[in-house]
Amino acid sequence: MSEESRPADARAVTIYDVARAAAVAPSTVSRAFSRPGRVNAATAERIRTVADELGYRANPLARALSTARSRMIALVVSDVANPFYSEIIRGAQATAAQAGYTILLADAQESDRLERSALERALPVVDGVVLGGSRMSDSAIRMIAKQKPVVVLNRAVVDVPCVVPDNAGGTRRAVEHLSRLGHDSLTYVAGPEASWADGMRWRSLQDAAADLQLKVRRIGPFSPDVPGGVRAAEELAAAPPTAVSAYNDQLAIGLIRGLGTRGIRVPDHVSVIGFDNIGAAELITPGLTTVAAPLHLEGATATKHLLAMIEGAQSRTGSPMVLPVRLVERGSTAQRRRKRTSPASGTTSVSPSPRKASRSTSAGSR
Amino acid sequence: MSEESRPADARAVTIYDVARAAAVAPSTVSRAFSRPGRVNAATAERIRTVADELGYRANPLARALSTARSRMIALVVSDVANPFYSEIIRGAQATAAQAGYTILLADAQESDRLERSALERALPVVDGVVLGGSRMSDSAIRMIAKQKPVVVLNRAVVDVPCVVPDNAGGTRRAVEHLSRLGHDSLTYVAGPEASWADGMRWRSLQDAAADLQLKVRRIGPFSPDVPGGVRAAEELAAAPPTAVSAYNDQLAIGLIRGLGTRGIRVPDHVSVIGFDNIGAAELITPGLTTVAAPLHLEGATATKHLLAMIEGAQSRTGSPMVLPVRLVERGSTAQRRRKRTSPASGTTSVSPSPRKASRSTSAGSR
DNA sequence: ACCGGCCAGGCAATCGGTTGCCACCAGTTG
DNA sequence: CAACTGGTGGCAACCGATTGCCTGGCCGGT
Repeated sequence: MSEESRPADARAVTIYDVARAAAVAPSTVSRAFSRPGRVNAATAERIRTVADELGYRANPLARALSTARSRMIALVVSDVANPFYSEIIRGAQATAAQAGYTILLADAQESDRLERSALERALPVVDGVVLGGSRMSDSAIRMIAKQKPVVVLNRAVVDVPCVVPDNAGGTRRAVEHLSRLGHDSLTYVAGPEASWADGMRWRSLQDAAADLQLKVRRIGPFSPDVPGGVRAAEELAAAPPTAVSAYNDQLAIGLIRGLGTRGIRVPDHVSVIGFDNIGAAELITPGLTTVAAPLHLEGATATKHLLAMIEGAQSRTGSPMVLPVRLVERGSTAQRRRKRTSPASGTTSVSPSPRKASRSTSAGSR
Repeated sequence: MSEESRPADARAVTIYDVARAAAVAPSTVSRAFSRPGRVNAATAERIRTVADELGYRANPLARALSTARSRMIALVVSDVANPFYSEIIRGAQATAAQAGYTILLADAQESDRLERSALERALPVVDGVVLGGSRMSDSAIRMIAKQKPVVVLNRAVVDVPCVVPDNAGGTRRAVEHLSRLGHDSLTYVAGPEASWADGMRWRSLQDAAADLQLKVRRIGPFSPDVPGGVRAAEELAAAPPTAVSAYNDQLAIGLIRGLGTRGIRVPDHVSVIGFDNIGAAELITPGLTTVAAPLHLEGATATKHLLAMIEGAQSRTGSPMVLPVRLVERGSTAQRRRKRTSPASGTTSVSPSPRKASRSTSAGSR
């Protein structure tokens, strides 16, 4: 083929090439692009024309080196494949792209160690960091926040700007919904023990339940994924409650499936409510009633604030930014069946006793 | 607070700082890290100690500037939130991280224009590109492949290294499966017209069907997502086939839901088979029988080859690398119901179920 | 005719590493 | 004893863009 088709050696066009072609100094070329008005309009136009012909693109790395601004931000998530992050990533990405920033995605693969190493690799390159679902300690996060602007998602860290969904409001709405449906008790299926969101939701749930005079119980912790929900179902199967509120949607989905394989049907026997409203929530059968967190907005908001900080705004490190949530009612919650109060009724459907010692486990699982 | 807690001004430690502290030249510091053996072992050790104390981290941007290697690769996907990409991203990310590369994720947001602009932004910064599900033309892709190493995923582009799942084999396995279940005809629900994979799958399906003497029909194109499947269900509802093979899982899932709302049950009335095996395939009810593409492996393989190319390997631009697939049997396919062959009975047998299908569901849902 | 000011452009230092080349110092070798 | 060699380390020129500072020319004001 032709000479120029070699991918290997073709060095990129630089301002020096443009400068030579346009018979000006490199600095003038630079200014023609980054300092509108600083160079004569006619000259600037000529430079721009020449640059176009040569196919000049500024090298962001070189620029970053001298300006100490790479126009890249890191987005750290605990697991890229987790659908919970899908909309967050999308929101962040869209906001960043619009501002001319590029996102560097770091996947922690659910490991503290990997999270740190990914972050370490990314940190020197980026202008700031959005930490989604970090496993690191508060103090480690604060340490990083000293070096570069940081916004934390779904978690509150003192002295660091945070963006969180309205956990309390959402949980309350979930409890109210259940209460309206006639339930007078519910079980909270907890997520990871260390999770800030889990703590928030559990406390809010207790408060809301107290106000509405519901009895609450709590099982867990479980890993916040579908298998975790299946395990929760095992624990619950022995003495299923009439209503359960799960830490998040994946847990809820696993729960529904796990209960289903034991002959306990949702919502007929037990109402299940999730949190987050991930995409799969409306795909499963029954559709999952859940508290919809504004995931896209979370990603966008975190990014917007990060960019503002990068541009020099104060960190407004007061209290976390709380984003509104709403309840999405689908098929996994229903009016409480009064007849379930009569004990032996569900022999065929409810009683499929698993091989496991059911009673003792459920009581003493802590 | 204390002096050093200011995030704004603290400049990073450089080799010059280390050099001064260790009383050597900057070049020696550089070599101590990047040229093992080039400097005296004792000196190197001293430098490393000093560097540790000072908290020195090499600045990747500066390194990239002089070596023309950023150790970053771009991964372009048409939509980050599409679950199809989840495992691909994960695979790519894991492979890249292991090799010390960082992934720059570019989201095309399902737009040709955005894809190009994202790519343009990323291209000068990265050492290579993995193009997942690109919307760009073959020639545009080849153009990019001239500038930087490129690996294309899920699509074959002449003169560019590609990684694809075994579309032909997978489709054949799907048809065989359907045939074994007694189906003697099937409908292909097509994806995007421009899609290379769609063309492949449709052609392979025709071949396989011919070999096994099944009649085939094709409807579409549909957008390859859940709503697309719902629309396909509308088209199909009038005269539902006994078996359908969908372009991908999302289409299949939408189809199942769409048929369901019309009282047509899967797999009782029609068997549905998907392609890809995304996470949701086993979450829905019934579980989706599908051809499992090795998504994680695809991402990993593409990345591995890209890295090899970056390290200087030949592009092996012969024919695409084909990755093996397997059939995952779940609940959405079943033995064909003979009674559906009786002609006029259609009216009752197709539309029999009211919205709730208590009895029969439990029978078939296993 | 002189001066101050502004405009447009060039020079050169700088960002933080990398690397080709040279210098110096031992320790060998002829 | 001179020449050679291998091992270390320093010097300085890059990589590509940005930017502070300077200069030369032109303008208007006095």
